[in-house]
Amino acid sequence: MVESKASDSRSELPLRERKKLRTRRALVETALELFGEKGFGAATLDELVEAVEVSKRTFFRTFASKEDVALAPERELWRAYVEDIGERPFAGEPLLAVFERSLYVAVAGMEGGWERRFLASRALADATPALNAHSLRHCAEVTDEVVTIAVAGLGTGPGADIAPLRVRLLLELMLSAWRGALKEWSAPGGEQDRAALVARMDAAFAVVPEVLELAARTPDSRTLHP
Amino acid sequence: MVESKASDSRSELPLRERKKLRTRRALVETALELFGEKGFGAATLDELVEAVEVSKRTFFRTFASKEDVALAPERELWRAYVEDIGERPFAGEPLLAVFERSLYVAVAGMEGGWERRFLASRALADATPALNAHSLRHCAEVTDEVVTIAVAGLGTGPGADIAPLRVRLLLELMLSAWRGALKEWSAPGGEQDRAALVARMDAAFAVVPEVLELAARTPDSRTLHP
DNA sequence: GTCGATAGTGCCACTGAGTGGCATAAGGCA
DNA sequence: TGCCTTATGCCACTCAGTGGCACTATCGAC
Repeated sequence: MVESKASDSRSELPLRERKKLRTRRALVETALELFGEKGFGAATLDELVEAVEVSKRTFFRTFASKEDVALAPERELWRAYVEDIGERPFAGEPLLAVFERSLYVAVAGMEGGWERRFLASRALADATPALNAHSLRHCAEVTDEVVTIAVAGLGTGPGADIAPLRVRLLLELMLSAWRGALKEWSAPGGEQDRAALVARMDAAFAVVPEVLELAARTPDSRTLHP
Repeated sequence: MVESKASDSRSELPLRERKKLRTRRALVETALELFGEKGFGAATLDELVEAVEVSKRTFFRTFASKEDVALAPERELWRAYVEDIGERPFAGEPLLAVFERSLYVAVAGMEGGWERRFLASRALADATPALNAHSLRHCAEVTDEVVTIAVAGLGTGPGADIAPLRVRLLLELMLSAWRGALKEWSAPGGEQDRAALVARMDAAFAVVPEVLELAARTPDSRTLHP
């Protein structure tokens, strides 16, 4: 439906679509600002729609919930991630590398200024349980999608015998590392541009193989429970 | 405040506390039934409190939200999990084994009939995005807690050099496996008693060390991004 | 047992998120 | 220009969640 290849968002679209997009962006921008000032819970949607000069009804036609608008930058990223995963062949490359690379690609493909909005969004999510919950849920949905794609993609090549659970564990391990990277990136006190985020990803992903070795040396757990 | 060692819940407590506990249980039981019949979204709190014959105000003094009552069995489990982790020494045993064992202990320690409620709760969470979100958030909070405890516990023994990120990744890896086990256990078509759950856990945890093989051949990811 | 102190509970009014319906305005297209 | 489609605005409504206050039941002391 909406064909966005990461940079045509502002170019030749029908006027209607451009208007919708402009409203959408204004809502995100204003929401992040407003929520950042007053707190997610304290700020009301009425204030937001008043500031952007749209009706509440229009807001809910653009976003599914109050949480949704605050997490828009994150959804953007995962949308690009899934898109890239779908285009990438799985054969001949270790699965973990594929998962990681698509995330680098997605981050690199975000339009200018994205990191500023994303940072604001992350700060809100860290401070607001309800936002954190929505963020985790969305990530879990993306995980399901990616696992499906990966299993299908592996089906045609070598290593097709890999159980879905293993694929899932590997992906979720990478996502844990990603969240760790995010946590450090969004914490105050360091650089918070996109290059710094990539550097944090490098560091976090480097830990993953070490963890796997740690896990592999563990004796079979089946002998452990009472 | 509420000291529950997994079986003294119904014994010698002041009358006031017992009454509160009775109301609490009635709310959970009725809620799971009601939500199961009508769906979480369609059922209203007014119906619930009417059925249990308490005021809505009292409901919110017992549970923080509508989601909370539906996920009560899960919270119970994680409460026991954290408790057990806190009492267990970390030295001399692989970290992954500690994490896994405490989960076995927690599951084994749940009172009779817990698995039935838990199953109902899981079914609801699978069918209801809002519940899934709350479930994931709670699990994430528990994760933070456990990482803190583990890092502190490791501080006094050998292996104190394990970075918090590694501890977190290992724990989340196990939790991924746990969720995989849950998914299969709660899916219709198999046994759904507690022994079957433990068996699913055995199988899922056994996969964890194997995941290493999938990633072992991975070249260092730092060389991969553009 | 009675009597204050101290809870927990019920009731009521209120805010704010989210939805459905319908009239209206604004693109798109001949 | 005029018609058709689609987004928007407005209104009324449901329901989750909160604050305040009166009420009642428990607990401890006498």
